[in-house]
Amino acid sequence: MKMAEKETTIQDVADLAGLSKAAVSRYLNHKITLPPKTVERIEAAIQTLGFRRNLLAQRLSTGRSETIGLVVPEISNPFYAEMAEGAEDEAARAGYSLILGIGRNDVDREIEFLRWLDTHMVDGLLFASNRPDDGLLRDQMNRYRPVILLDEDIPGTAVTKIFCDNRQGAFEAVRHLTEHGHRHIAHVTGPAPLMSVGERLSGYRAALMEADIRFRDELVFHGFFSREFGQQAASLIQALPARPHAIFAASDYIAIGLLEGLRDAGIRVPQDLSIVGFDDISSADLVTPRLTTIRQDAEAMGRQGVLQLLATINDPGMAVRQTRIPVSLTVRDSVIVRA
Amino acid sequence: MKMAEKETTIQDVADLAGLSKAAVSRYLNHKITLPPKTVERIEAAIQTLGFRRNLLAQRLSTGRSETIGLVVPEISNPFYAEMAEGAEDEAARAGYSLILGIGRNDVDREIEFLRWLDTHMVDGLLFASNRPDDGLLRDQMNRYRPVILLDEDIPGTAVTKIFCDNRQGAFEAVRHLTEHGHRHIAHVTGPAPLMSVGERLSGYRAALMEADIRFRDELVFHGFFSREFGQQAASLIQALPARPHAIFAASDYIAIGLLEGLRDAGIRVPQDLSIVGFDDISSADLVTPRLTTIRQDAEAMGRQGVLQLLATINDPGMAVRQTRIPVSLTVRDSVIVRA
DNA sequence: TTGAAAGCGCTAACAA
DNA sequence: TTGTTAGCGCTTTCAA
Repeated sequence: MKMAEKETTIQDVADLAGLSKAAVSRYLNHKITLPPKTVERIEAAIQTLGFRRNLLAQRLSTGRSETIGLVVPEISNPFYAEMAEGAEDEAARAGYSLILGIGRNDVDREIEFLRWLDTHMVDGLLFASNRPDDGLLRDQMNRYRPVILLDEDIPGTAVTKIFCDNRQGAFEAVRHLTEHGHRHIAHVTGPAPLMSVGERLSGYRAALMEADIRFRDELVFHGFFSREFGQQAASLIQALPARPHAIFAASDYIAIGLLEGLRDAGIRVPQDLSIVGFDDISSADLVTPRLTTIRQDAEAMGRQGVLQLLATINDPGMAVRQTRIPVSLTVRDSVIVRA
Repeated sequence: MKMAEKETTIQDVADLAGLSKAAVSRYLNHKITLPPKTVERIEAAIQTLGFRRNLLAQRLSTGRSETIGLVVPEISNPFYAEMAEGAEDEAARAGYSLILGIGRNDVDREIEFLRWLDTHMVDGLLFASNRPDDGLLRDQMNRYRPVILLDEDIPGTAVTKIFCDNRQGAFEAVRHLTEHGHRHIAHVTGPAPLMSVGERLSGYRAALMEADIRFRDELVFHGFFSREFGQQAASLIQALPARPHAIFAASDYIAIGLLEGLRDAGIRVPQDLSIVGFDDISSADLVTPRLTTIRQDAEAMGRQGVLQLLATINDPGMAVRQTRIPVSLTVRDSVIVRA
């Protein structure tokens, strides 16, 4: 039992307006059209009392928190920050608030966020993870709803998913390279088990095939989606018997690391070697040379996620589906025509 | 009235354990030490029923949402993203959830977030704004509590505030420049009304004075904390009768814009002109040359904010205070000794 | 220590 | 259209 100084309640408003609290409640929820005079009386009462409805009570009564959760691995990664930006705006527009969960690549934490659903902390969850899953997260996730997966798949989960068009993006990236005369094209990418990695690899192969270039396994380097791995990969690239004409990096972080590693090795980009990245994070046009990359619309992903999540909340029977957010090539300075 | 399929309630647990729900509630809240046998019975009941307490009910009952709000102008700005990262972690540690509000430099939105407090959507608010205020936000803010101001002041508000040590940071930045032989030092900064701008200007002047350099008003350029303004400022700098030896930029965004503008004008950094920035955003060591800058610990600011906010929530009578987060110079490549 | 019961402030079924 | 009233699932007072 609470014991703070009494705040004004809907009952006070009702009393002052000479109505029942049910009437006031209905008015507040737009469930009724009242005669103008009554509306005035209610509004006046609300004004004079400075009334604001207690959400805690409303939520218990309706069984809805009108809150959704957004789970991301980290928020200091601009990709997820943009996603959050889109999600927050769309949620606010719908009168929902957004609670932020940062997974930090920790399964236990991620599972903890899933639990938000059964304490009614949230009505639904937008979930982005970029860790290869060993099945633990999958099993838990299948017990909760509604959950919408963003950006990266958790294989074996039966939920609505929103990804970018990885294959098409990779295809365009590599075609951009082949169109500029590059034929010896390496691919530096993330952990092999990730769906995005597989799809981008597939787009890479398709573009090679289109240009009649043989796919060579030894030109594909798997690691992490990080700057550090990009730097390491620069060494691996140099160790190759023949220096590639170009590199398709599966993330801008990798591309930026590559840029640094290659510079340290005295290899000039794009004069000696062209690079295309993936994501178009905000730093992509800050580095030298400015990075040509595949733009992912993370904000749109966040928005779409909220929209579809709200739809599922309002109609729990809704069928699960999969959406692809289109990507586009952003041409900057890291690719030139091969002499 | 809710009509979903009944979920298991604390009453079900109590029934199964052969106790009253009061006892179970007390046990759950660690308000009692029960005989081991009783504990076992309760735990067993919870297990078999898969019970999880309904937070909505708990919140109404206690009158607390156990949620805090974090309001930032934008989250895609890495500075605020880091702040959010620190805040989320510290909040989670205390069992609080964090709801995100993005102000987008819109007073109405910001005031809307303040209202979260009187609907009990949150128990307290962490507030970061970087807009010069005309008094509107100030007046509203003084009506709400608990609110903690982060990073930038809203003059005239009587709330707990956490800022970085702007003056000291600026002082160290400029001293770094004077120590490298630069004497003709421009200062490109944000809107004059902002506290941070005033404090950094004061640190700039102090460092000049220490080096026996006369302060000259025409070397100070006010604009926005943006890359665009940095680019414009590059032109203003060139239009100066004598090119300065160095520039102290009051934000990394400005510094990066400056870098671009100067490069376009054929002025080399640091050979022709040295630059020090402020903030140490993640892009600062991605640009060429890597930016020497004053590191602000946004994550610590977020953590401190949560800690002090929780303290205020738990003791509303607590006196308002002001904290400074220390800053430090991060030396990279944008400053060299003046020949 | 334990339980009965009264709220917390709303919403919504039902009746008028 | 409007009001009466019974919950929503907890916490906490109060009495046993």
